[in-house]
Formats: sequence, structure tokens, C-alpha cells
Amino acid sequence: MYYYNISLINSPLEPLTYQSKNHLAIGTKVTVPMRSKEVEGVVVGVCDKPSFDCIEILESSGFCYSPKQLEIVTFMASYYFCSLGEGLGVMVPYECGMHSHAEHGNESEEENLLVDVIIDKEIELSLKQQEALAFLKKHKVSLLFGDTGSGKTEIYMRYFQEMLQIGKRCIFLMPEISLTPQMGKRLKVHFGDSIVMWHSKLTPLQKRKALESIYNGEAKIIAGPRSALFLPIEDLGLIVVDEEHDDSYKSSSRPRYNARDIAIYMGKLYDVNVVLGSATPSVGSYAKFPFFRLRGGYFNSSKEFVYERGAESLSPLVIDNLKKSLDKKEQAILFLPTRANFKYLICQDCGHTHKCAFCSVGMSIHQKTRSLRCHYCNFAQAIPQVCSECNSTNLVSTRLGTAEAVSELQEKFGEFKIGQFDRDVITTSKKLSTMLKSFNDREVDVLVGTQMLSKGHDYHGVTLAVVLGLDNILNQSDYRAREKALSTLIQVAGRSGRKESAVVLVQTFNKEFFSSYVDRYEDFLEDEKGFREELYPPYKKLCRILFSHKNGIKAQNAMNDMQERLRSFTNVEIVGYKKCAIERVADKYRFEILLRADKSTDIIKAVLACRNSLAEIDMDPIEFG
DNA sequence: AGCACGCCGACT
DNA sequence: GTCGGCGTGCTC
Repeated sequence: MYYYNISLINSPLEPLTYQSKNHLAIGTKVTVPMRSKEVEGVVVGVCDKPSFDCIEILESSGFCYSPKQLEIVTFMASYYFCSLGEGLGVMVPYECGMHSHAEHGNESEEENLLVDVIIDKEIELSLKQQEALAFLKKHKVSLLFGDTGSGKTEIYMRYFQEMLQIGKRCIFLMPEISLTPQMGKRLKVHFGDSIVMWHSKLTPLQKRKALESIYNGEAKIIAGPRSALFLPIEDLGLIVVDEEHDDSYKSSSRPRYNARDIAIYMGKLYDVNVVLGSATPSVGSYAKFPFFRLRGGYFNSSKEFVYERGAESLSPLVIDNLKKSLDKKEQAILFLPTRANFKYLICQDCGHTHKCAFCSVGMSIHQKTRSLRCHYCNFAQAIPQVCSECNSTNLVSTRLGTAEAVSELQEKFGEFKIGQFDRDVITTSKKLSTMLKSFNDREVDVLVGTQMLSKGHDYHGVTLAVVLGLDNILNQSDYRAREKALSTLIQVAGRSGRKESAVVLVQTFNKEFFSSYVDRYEDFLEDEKGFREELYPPYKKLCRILFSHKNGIKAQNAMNDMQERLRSFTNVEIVGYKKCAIERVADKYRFEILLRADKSTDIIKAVLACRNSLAEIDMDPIEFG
């Protein structure tokens, strides 16, 4: 009889011991009984006969995780504080017997011949682009710091093509696949069946087909959001992380990994190059990696930035600019920050804000459904007519929401079509492509939206971008607030003026800040480096520990207990321990500890020694709320 | 005494 | 994470 440590996939439990009559290789995916249910697990170790009676492994599947996949999972488990089972949950295994030769780098003549057939035409690069590509090839990890429209995508594509020609495969990460159908199409046109798009919204059939082509080797490029990192790919030659600054690379549930950072880890592990690309690179990547600067778009467009003192209103200046551009039969986009900090219902008489019954956040008004909705737990209720505190009927909402902006503009510009572009309206990728198509076909004149507007779509005829509410990002208590606000402005501005000259109208009380950096992002990055030194990433490591429980006292006690114990670790600084800014979410009270240290290993040691069962640990956090 | 709920520990 | 055992405390 053999005895194995089995990690249960997606389970927070540590590996459990099961027995088997047959020998099983480490990494084999199996089915085991667990409390009268059958669950999937992975053989992660061999062990001696334990003192307790063991249960038999039911069957071994035809799938297994490669040693390198197990190494990645082990790293994720230790660095991001999850179980092996939770780490394995994001990994897709190989078919048994597939990976062994692949990981030793054997090349197949047959495949090389196949590639020659697939590639039809070479992607032409400008001199500057060729220079950039040469730079990327020279460095293990490099940053392609290229303005919107400067031709980053062609460089990636050319690099992919060259990899394919030597029989190598590539991973192409992008933020939120559903938000970038244009990129997908563009790649599909060039690479046909040798590119496969992988994301969580694939139907079971699509998923099967995609996996099939990965297993049989037809898929040479795997493209998608962060989950595309973890497919059973052989002969890996290159990883590209597009829009590397994007927050969606950080997972907000366990395993709380950052796909950009895991890509870099995998680059080392597989000994392949990693390319990070962005028009607005993160301060961290800029500080850590060599970069190549690609300036300007080839649209030769000029942009005029106009600043108006204000927060978030459809001011006369905004209306006037929109009118001018509409009269000229041109298109405009209007940006408002994410819906998360949207408009709340406030009583003018007593100042009371209508809060969610389960979370300590204001409920947002959704005019379309005539309801109040909580963006943290989705609780919904009718819009009340009177204040629950003082019975006043004088209830107003101060902030401007996308839906409201749309209806207000539609009223003012009756003959033009105003489109709404946010997560409330664009719920499927079909709706996304429909909206983008009607905008590019000029059936829609003004597109009003949130962050979604800035996510790399091509808008051909936009000559006016109105950017409202930036100060709401800038004023967040987040060490990245400046970076987030400025990069948002640059990304939105980058959506306009692809062909002609364009106006970017910015409402802010911080003109000084935005105007001095908006066309010199590298200066911002340099200055920001100075600001972060001694305090923030990438110079210091941060770790946030969250305690949440229905019983607030329990959560608070758990925080206090851990905080006390952490004090003996002198190389880890307790930046603070307190109620979260949003103190209740989904009927649970929340407390947090923020840690800072020079080295992540110091944080890991301290947290491992001090954590309790309520502690949810977020390494390299990007959310502070 | 009987039942409901909530806490806590085990899960191989 | 999820289940079940058990203790507390409330009601009949």
C-alpha cells in the first residue's frame, strides 16, 4: 500500500493523507472521498503509513500537474498565504505523459514545419519599433513604455511570430478579456487558429475546444486575462503582459496573486523573456526593470488640454464644448470615475446618507431600475421618499452618475445619440461589441462611461474627451492615488484624437498636478519614486491583514491579538491597526492591520507565526478600503 | 425536559 | 470552506 499527501483542489485545508494500491506520480490529479462526498485532489507528496486509518484514493484521472506548475503553486501558497489546494484551483493540468519531454526543452521538427505553413505574412516594423524589439529581446524582463498608438501591439505580434518560427509558444496577458474584443480580433486575423483566447466566461464547449488545441499543440499563443497564465503550455518562449499597470491583474480573492508578478516569477522559472507593456507603466515596474520608450502615436494628432476648476458637473463649459463638437459632426467621450464611489442619497436637512443595511457604505442610486443598490453586497431596495432619520423629503444625490449624465445630455442634445458605457449597461461581451460598433459607425455621438472607456478600445472619430471627477481618485487614501488619477487621465486622453486634433477637457481642483505631468509621464514616475522611497512599494513591502466577522468584537479581538504578537518582530513595522474605512460589508464587521517591511520574507515569517484563523492576508495589496 | 441556535473544531 | 457535535439558554 502506498500513502500520499493529497491537496484538495480549491480547499483551504492543508494536504490530507490517503492510501492507494497503485503507485502514483507526484502531480497526479485524483478523486478522493471527503466527508461522504467525492472531491478532486492532487498528489503533492509521498508519506509513511500514518497512525490513523486511511481512506482509499478512488481513481486517478488522466491529468497531472507538472513539477513547474507545482513549484508555481507552492510559491503562490507561501507568498500569498493560500493553501496548495487554493493555488492548484487556478492551474490547469497537463494530460498525463504530455509534459515530461516538454519541460526538458526537446524540440520537434514536425512542429517547426507546421509553423511555416501557419505564418503567412511578416509583420512590418518601423525602425523605432525594430529598435524596441531588439531591446526587449536583450532583457529577461523589460518594460515597453509606449504611448497610446505608438505601435506596441505590432511589436508583440512580431515577437510572437519569431517565437513561433523557432517552435516556441507564448502567453499574452491582457486585462479583462471581455473588455478588449478588438485586440482579440486583431490577433485572430494574424494568427488564426494558432492563437487561443482563454477566459472564465468561455462556455463548456468553447473551453473544451480551447483546451483541445492547447493539448494537441495547435495553439501557439494563449491570450487572455490573468487565468491565461496557468494553462498546460509546452515549449514556452515568451510572456507578454499588456497594460501591465492595470489593477485587474491583482486577484481580490484567494489566491490573491498578482498575475504580472507571477508572470515575472514564471519568466525566471522557465527561463523565458517577459515583456511588460504600458503607456502609463506602474511606478513599481518603472523602478525595477529596464525600459524602452516609444513616443508619440503615428496618428500625428495634437492634443489640447483644457482645465476647468470643478469636481464633477456638466458645467456650461462642458456643455458648450460638447455642443461645438456635435455641431461639427464629431464624436466625444465623457469619463466619470468608477461606479464604486458613485452617487449616494443624502438628506439635505439632517445630512444623513442612506446606507446599506449590511455594509457601511452609502447605497448608489440606479435610476434605470428606480432603486438603491449596494455595490459591495448587491443588496437592493426602493428609493425612499423620506429620510429615515428625520422624515424630511428633501433628499438629493450630490455626485454625478453615468446614467444621470446620459439622460441629462440626451435632454440637452435631443437630436444626438448619447450612449452609456459602464458595467451596469455593458454586461456581456456581445453588448460591448455592439456598443463599440455603433459608436465607431457613428450611430452614437457621445459615449458616457467609467474606467471601461479607458481600456484600450479604438475610437476612430473622437475629438473631444471630457474627464470629470478625477479628484475623487486623487483624494483616495491610497499610496497609489496620484498614479491612478494621472494614468486614468492619460489613458482616457489616449482614446481621443487618433486621427485629428483633439481637446481634452479636465475638471479638477488640482490643475497644477495634472497639467505638469500629463504629457511627461516619465517625469511623474521619477518624482513619484522619490515620494515612495522609505515608505511604499516598490522600495518597501506592504501586507494588509483583514479580519471580518458578523460579531464585530470577535473581529476586533482577532486583530488585537495578532497585532500584539506581531510586536516582537522588530523588522516588521505595524503601520496601523484599526477599523476598515468601510467598516461593515455583507453583514460583517471589518478590521485591518497594515504591515510594512524591507523584505517580503520578514513579513511572511512574522505573519506565519502570528496569524489566527480570522486573518485574511493580502500580500502586496492594492485595495485599501 | 426539549428544542434552537451559534460556536468551534475536524476534515485523512 | 463546510459540516456536525455540543453547550448555552430560552420556552413549554
